[in-house]
Amino acid sequence: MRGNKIQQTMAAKAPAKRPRNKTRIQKENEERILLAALEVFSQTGFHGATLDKIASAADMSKPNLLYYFKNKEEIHIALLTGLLDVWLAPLRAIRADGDPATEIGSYIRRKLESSREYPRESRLFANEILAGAPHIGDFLQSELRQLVDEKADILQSWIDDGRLAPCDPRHLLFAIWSTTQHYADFSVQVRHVLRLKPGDKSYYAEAAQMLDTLFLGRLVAPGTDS
Amino acid sequence: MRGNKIQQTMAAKAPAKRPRNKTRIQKENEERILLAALEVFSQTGFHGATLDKIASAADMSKPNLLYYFKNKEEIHIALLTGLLDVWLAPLRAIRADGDPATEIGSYIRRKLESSREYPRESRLFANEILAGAPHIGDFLQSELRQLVDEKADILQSWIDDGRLAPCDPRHLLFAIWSTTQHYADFSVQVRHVLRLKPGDKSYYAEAAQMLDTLFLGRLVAPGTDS
DNA sequence: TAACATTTTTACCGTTTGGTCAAATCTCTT
DNA sequence: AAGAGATTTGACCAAACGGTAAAAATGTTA
Repeated sequence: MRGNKIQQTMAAKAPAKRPRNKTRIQKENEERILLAALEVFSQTGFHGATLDKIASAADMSKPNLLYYFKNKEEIHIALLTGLLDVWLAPLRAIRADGDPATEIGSYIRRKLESSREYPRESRLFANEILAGAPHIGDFLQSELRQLVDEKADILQSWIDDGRLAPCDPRHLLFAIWSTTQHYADFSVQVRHVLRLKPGDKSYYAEAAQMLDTLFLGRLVAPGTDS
Repeated sequence: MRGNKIQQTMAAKAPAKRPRNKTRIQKENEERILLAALEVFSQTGFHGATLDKIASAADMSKPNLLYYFKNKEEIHIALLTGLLDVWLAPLRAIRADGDPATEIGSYIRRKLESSREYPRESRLFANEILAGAPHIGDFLQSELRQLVDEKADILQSWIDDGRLAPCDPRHLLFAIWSTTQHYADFSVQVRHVLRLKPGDKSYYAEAAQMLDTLFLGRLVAPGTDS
């Protein structure tokens, strides 16, 4: 059923939608809009964002904005889908033939770097998941799940070889995701607890050290348990 | 300047606002409203929630709802402030005279339990922080910060005694918060990756094990580094 | 530069939303 | 049972919001 009508129409009266190359202005403006939308969506979430806010952040009239994206949802989806590859990139880089400590350490560093450099993207993603992933549910159960399956196999092989403590590999990934993303998503809380001014990102160095100790070292001194 | 007019009025014509004991109906309805609001706010965030949705979830007309809370913001604040003690409770329970492994382990279990039993509250909190904590900024830099200071001192004393690896105690707390809350806040993602149906919370057992290994054991086998 | 396509603006529209008001109804006390 | 106070309702409103239509302005190209 899905899409039948459109296919019919396109088959019947050919030209319909020749996807024309993008104009210079078109490319520039779409970029401006997405940048503005990232700012607004990441600050207030999907429902808190208004077309007026996005338009004014893009220094553009609302109808002009809607000339490039047909509605608010489309902007949000365009942003998210553009984001997903960035989100997955650090995970993709994990190599089966590497040393577990090195690979995990690098992964953590990449994710932490991503939090520091792209906090708005991280918050956009967090907002979407918190809302129940209405726009990227498909991604979660296809691309993400498949990649996680793949990498979980690698982690499992390390466990089987005794190079990694027995644990559920997927939950290990959850732990890495949550700890690293926390610094972008909950930065307000982090800064308040650490008495830092807005914009101060100095805590990332300490965070990196903490996560190294946690994931690669040993936190609680041995021999203290009964 | 702030509040002068109100003070004047109250001083001049005494009675104004005698805070009367709450009626049975009043207590019941406020409870119903807060419960409904928790449901709605935690699903859609502050901006996504509408008074109509909350009212209908509370099985009540909108004007009637506004008879008990003067506006949407007040409901949100009431919910959040009611939440903060619950949020802090697990942290409060950390004892200086306990064993580090035991205390940290118990704290993790309490936080995880809290995630499982009160996911809506956790998401409400996460939404608020993500949005920049517009309503609980004060809490973060007073109550929370003070309690964290207190408990960080305990952790630091354990580090000084060599019972805990050298690390920033506050960042250790961040790691515990993020990993445990992740299971409530990002449950959609967790379920998709693990191929679980909505509502299936079976993963909490594995989560507990993972976090024990991570925080109390050692993840990467020793001797594998150069 | 004329013709055409693209881009931008102005004016507008229907709906949703947060919130008000006054009248009606209910509950409790005496 | 009556009166006072508490609660509930229906009717309503202004502002904000997502989005549209069509004309005006601008850019592109032959």
